[in-house]
Amino acid sequence: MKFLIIDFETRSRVDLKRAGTDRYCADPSTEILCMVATEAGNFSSPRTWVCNLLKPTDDDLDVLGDFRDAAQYHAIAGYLFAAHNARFDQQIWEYVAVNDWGFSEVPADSWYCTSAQMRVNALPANLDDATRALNAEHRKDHAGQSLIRKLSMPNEMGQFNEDPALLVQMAAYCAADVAATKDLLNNTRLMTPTEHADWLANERINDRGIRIDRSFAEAATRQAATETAAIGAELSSLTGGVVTKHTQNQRIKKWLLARNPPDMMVKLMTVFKDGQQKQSLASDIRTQILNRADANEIDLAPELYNVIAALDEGNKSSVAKYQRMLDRAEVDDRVRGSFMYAGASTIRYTSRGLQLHNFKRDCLPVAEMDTLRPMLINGAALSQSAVLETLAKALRPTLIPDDGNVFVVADWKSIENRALPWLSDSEGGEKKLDMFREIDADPTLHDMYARAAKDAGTDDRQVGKVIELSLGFGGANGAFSSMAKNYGVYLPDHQVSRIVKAWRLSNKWAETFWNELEKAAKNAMRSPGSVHEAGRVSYLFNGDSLLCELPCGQLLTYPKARLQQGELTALKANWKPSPDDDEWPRYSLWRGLLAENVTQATCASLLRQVIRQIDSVVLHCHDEIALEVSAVEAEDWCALLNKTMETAPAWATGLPLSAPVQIMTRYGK
DNA sequence: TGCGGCGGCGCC
DNA sequence: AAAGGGCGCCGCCGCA
Repeated sequence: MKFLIIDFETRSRVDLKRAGTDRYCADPSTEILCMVATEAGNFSSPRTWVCNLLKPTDDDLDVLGDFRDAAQYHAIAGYLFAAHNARFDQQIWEYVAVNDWGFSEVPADSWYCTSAQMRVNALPANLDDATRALNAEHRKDHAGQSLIRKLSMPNEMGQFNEDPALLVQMAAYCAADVAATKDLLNNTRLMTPTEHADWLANERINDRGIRIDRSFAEAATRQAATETAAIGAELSSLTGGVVTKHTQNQRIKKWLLARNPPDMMVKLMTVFKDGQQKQSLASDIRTQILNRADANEIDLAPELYNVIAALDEGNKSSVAKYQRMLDRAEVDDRVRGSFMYAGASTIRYTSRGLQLHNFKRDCLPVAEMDTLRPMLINGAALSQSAVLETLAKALRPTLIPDDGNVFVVADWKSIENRALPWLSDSEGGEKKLDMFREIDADPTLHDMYARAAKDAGTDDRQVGKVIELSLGFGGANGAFSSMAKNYGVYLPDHQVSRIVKAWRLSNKWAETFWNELEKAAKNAMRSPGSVHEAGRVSYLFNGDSLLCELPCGQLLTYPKARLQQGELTALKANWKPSPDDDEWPRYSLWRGLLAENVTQATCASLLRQVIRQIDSVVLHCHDEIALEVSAVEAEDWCALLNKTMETAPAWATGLPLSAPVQIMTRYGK
């Protein structure tokens, strides 16, 4: 393999963090300060180029000319262009380097991201953290941050600092980054061709972006500001000016607790975190307090009640997302670059910037949006009491297709509840799958949650849902109760115990599989280099990392794995070390976690498989895929999406899949 | 002034 | 022995 590693340092009038990579790179004010490139991989005598492009000397221009020729050769030869967060450098190349500096075009498929390489290795995504976690020879230079603050953004007067000495330092910093990137590229597993294809497919989704209803988002932002100010004013008057915003959590708790609240309320507020007793006013706690006060079970002074109610109203929103949309939307109203391939160590996608993976699910139907929209845009005062909640419910429908297009949306039904028994490759698991086969064949039958509820001796489908969502991965009473509160289910302890016992008894295959996974993983640690199977997955310890191979061939990595006193641990990429830690944080790989990891990872593989095949995806969320297609072709796309999602790939034969499709004119649930 | 911790929110 | 875990963003608050 041959790589050309590239790193640009740039400056711009656009705020990178606020506007995101795509808007930043496309902006005409964005310029290159310097560039460093180096050859890596199979070169007999690798070359390195360093040039300052803000005020280039003749030497800089010579280096630049030489680099352009080399880059053109690399592109034609089909070598890979690698960068850490390649989306950034790729776009600087396309938007700035090609136009300003005469660089040749590089085919999109030739780009390769070393940050994505870190992530498929379950290592920290960012350069600094990755080099620290690996104890790499070259570390990211911390002076860089201060240089960026000085050189890359204008001061309050709108002027850029062009101090030649600082620019020289910047080029050195850039070269250090490239050296660090090279270490990472060389010392961890490269992306496989499939992983690289998955990364490329993800970048195509990022290029497509998703359109927002800009006028609505603007109006919603204004209305939310008015409403939050009103709640703040109310809190201020209730608390005599101590609390001025609903977000001032500490002040609110302190104020409430200083006013002799009823014991019952304090008891409800008490939570344990990391072995410490604390008070919380999280939403489920507020709901319980307010409900009991309504039912006269707690004698709550009116001003306390009103403070909690105001807090509840204010917190019911994620309306900051409207501003986020506006910050990141480009001139065509599309937000780009929101998805990250393998953002999670299970090779699941994550979403960032405009976080599309946590839009409130409970949302307004299109008809209500059509009523609300003109009112909001015309500035009419909304008469409804829960304005912020209404705005939060309008978040999903603010994502819209282009004129003449529709969304075609499908989601896999109970995909994790199917993948787990399938992976166990067991008789009991097969029986569980038979239940899904029956349900898929005859939709008039009860769904699985209703069945699980019935098995637990109740008619409450919500209880069934909590059972199936909480108990599959080794969780017991705590897991059940924690999930239960998300669904408004509150059961006494003895009932929870009974439900957990009953579920484990009638799903013995599950506990057997958890134990098999743990045994296989630990045995793999005890005999490096040998493969140990559990159900349809297998583990191997390569002396550094514990690897898990999924049925599709995808590897999961548990870096720096250790087995000490019977406890299996590994490096945890997305935990940050404390300043006094001399080692990267680690976590324990218990049986439930191993089961969850292989299940989520297998489901993520199914998702990627579909995404590789269909090139009109604009949104996805673990078990859900949305295409944006021409309205006149919608039915054809529905059929295609349904067929693609319900056809198990060759490696997943025997896994029953069901994925109903719908057409949407705004995004919904 | 910037940064990180923390509590909180939302989803699968 | 028991253990929800997987994410990212917002805003406050205290510290340097």
